[in-house]
Amino acid sequence: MAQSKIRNMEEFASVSGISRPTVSKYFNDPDSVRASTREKIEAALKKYDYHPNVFAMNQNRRTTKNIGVVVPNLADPFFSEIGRRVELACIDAGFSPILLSSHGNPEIERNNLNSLRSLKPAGVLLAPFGRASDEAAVQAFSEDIPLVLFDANMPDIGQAFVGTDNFQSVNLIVEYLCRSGEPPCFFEMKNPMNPNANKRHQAYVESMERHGHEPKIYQAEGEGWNFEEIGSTEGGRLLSSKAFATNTILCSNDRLAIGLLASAYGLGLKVGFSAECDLRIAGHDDHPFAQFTCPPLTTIAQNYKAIANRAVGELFAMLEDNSSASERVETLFEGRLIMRGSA
Amino acid sequence: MAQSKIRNMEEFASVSGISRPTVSKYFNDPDSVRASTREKIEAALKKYDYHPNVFAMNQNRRTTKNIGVVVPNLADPFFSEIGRRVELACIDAGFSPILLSSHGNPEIERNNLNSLRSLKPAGVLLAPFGRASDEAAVQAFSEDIPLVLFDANMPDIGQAFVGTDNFQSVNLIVEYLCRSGEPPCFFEMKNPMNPNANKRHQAYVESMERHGHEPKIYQAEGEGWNFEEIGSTEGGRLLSSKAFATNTILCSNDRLAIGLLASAYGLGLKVGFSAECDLRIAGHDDHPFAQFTCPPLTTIAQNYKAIANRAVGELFAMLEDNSSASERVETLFEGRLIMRGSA
DNA sequence: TCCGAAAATTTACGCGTGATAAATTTTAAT
DNA sequence: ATTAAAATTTATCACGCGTAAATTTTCGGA
Repeated sequence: MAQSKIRNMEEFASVSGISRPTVSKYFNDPDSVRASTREKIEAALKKYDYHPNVFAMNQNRRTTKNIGVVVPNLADPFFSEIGRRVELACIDAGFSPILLSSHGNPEIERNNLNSLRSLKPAGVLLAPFGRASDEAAVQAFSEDIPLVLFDANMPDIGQAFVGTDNFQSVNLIVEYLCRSGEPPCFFEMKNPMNPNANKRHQAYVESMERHGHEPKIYQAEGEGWNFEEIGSTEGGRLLSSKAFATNTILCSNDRLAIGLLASAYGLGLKVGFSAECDLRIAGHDDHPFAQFTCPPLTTIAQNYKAIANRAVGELFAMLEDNSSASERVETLFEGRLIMRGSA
Repeated sequence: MAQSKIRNMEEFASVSGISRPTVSKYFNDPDSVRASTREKIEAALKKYDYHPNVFAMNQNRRTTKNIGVVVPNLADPFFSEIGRRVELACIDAGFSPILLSSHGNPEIERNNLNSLRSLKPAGVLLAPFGRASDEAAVQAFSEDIPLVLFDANMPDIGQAFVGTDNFQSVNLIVEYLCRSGEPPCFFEMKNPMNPNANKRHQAYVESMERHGHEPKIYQAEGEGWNFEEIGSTEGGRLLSSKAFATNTILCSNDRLAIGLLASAYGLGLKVGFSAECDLRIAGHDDHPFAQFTCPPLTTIAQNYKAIANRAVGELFAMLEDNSSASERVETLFEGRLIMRGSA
């Protein structure tokens, strides 16, 4: 171990017997220096623990290895899961991801983008609120920094979008529910923040009509992100007043379904697909805990891994091409039907 | 809106009619300049959207406004919840929190600390793995940067620790379970990463003996962070072989309990505290979803808010004193008994 | 009107690195 | 051994801001 601490690259260069610019080159790309030089530097690195000053590095760099990742709410396991996958994909590619949560607040989303701006990220992956997002701010941001949207789309904003094909996925589960029992009614938030909710609503209506059934929609009042709470309270009210027209309820997302399951349990209603059950409940997303509900939740699995990898892939492709002329690409992955006990 | 973009503080100072050093002062503390000057600057801020370059700012600053927050695994709602609270507490105090997840990997924890080092954070809040953490690395880090541990303690490391008093909390729920039915057996991971698990084990044994009952422990094999999965698989095995000696099972944490609830449901066992039920199941932590399980989970609520606020408070107190002579403080908050349907 | 303190400005320098051009050395191929 | 190519060194500027010291302006009160 070294006695005296290394203060800067100059000092480190001298103790390793190499000139500073060469050391600088090494840190930008270890393969850009001769093997013998690399060995000398790495030997010195072991002896003295020197780390280049990130601030000074990024000050002059044209492009950094930072990747910003912004999700609307990390407290939602859906976003923490997909955020995690995106982070890991970035690390694998040799970049430094910085994951920021907007805490359910569009204003914080704008602040997050501003914070990221000064980190000079090579690019940013954003799961926006959608309508609630500050469109002008996001648009302005994407003009300065490569931006890929995922999960929720914003028309014409960003250089790419990656998400799930809600029309395919909702149609899939509607068809399954119709074939296996009563056609489902639809339970959703009245004022959803997320644009996927609107697509799913529309997809449900279209799918029901295509199958020759009348769509029936039930909307939960309530603001914010406590979906389980809202699903439980509002769903419980509908259940106890026997307002649902059918015994099969398709929820706009798994968190609502989890709340609804809880209230059904509280009311003594038996949920499941077998004959003696009172109710079938299905969700959408394959929330990390959906398989541990009672009964386990029948749902649509979003392809987390594919979405995360493709989003990162689109961003990196853009960084390499840097042909700003390339067209905006929208990629939609299909959802998979996960048949469990609840429907 | 401005035509020409402002490139740096120099340009912004000239368009706002103020000298650069004064503008610099303003950004460090808006109240440190004359009101008329402040108004001029803020008027210019609205017209041109200028943000000081964070890297250049932090390069020369003695102390930044950055606070690093590191949790072992953001995919665990417990940590995402407490991480969220810590972030908000930092924001309220006018600091910029940066939340990093170690993704269940002690090596990533070490990398996270190294990354933070170069961000020159004013301080760092760390929820370590505990034994699995790289003790030497954490110790070395805390010698350079003010460090407060929370959730999991590491003896003599960091300038403070804030967490829950597992002995109080476990004793509380053991006593409740004993008074309201059969004394509980204890279900835990065989090789837990988290030191709290060991404390809870010990606390359970002591509490049972104090109440004159024989402690009975059941351990689940399995590695990693899929606690629900492990609780479901291993717990299901024990349930179906009728291995549990009592009808009351206290789980080391809520995630195990959620898994166990799922497997009990699958086996057709009725969980709850009423006479006709087969099983009582209780957890620990008041996991965000514990109130939506079926039946809702009886558990111990950790005081998330108090822990987060105190941890942040300890750090800030340290930053202001900077009397390095101050003693290491350990703060333990009491857990509250949350009686729900499961036990 | 003048005075003095507070606030603002000017001047000057430093932080630790990236980037580049020109000069020099080393390497690898002939 | 010769030579061209590659790598390294040397030297210098740039980045955007913090900070300190010296100087000037502002403003309220006597």
